[in-house]
Amino acid sequence: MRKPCCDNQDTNKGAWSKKEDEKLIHYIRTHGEVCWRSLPQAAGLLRCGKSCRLRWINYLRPDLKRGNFAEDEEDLIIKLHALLGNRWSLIAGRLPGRTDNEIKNYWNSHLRRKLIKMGIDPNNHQVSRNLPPCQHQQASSDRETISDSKSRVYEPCDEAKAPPHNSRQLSDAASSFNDEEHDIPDLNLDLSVSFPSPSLSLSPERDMQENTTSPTLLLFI
DNA sequence: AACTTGTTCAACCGCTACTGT
DNA sequence: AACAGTAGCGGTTGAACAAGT
Repeated sequence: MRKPCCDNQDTNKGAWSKKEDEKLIHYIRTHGEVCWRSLPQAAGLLRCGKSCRLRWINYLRPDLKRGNFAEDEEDLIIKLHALLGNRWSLIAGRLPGRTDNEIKNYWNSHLRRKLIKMGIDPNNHQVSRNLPPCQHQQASSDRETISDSKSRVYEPCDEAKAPPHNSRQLSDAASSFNDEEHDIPDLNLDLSVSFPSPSLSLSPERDMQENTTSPTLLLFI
């Protein structure tokens, strides 16, 4: 059994103080994002490396947008979630300035509920069968608002069809593409499949290593 | 004003993947 | 090939705040 990364009793936990933030920012500005494990000591922080990394990535990074999500960002998250499931880091990769944590939180607190309200099951992005017919109609018309006016082509990627190499990595949402009847194409995603491109692959190394028959997903957004 | 309930989001935890030896 | 250390990911928690009663 491996020891936890920060079993030190002197290690701070909980909310970061302004002073800690400043130390972390200053250190990373001068040294870059180097070895998180040794960073806290080098920067004079009583934190574990993991905590420093999270704080930097989710909060302190200068390229973070923060603030409310734009409608097109919401749209994109919903579409990407329909395709990828809870693979937040991949989704975040398509939204500049947004972090996986932020997107995950936003999904759980806003978008999930929004879809439910629209009569769409947020787990598989299908119109809920429990809804009365009138609400089905409402749901499908509401769904129009999810897709924008651009014409888009959607093809579920092989990665989503294939069984996940790791149960954690592909949620039931993405794997629901196996279902015979699914409504995802109605989302009208502008997604197409192509062979790997270093700049656009969602997870180039992993995809190439683990599923050589699977084309890497390309998103034209 | 005081209390309860609901919501948000930063941070933590446990796990897997990756990389070096 | 096997192991150990590190990085990164996604689920969960809990404090802070807002809204409702």
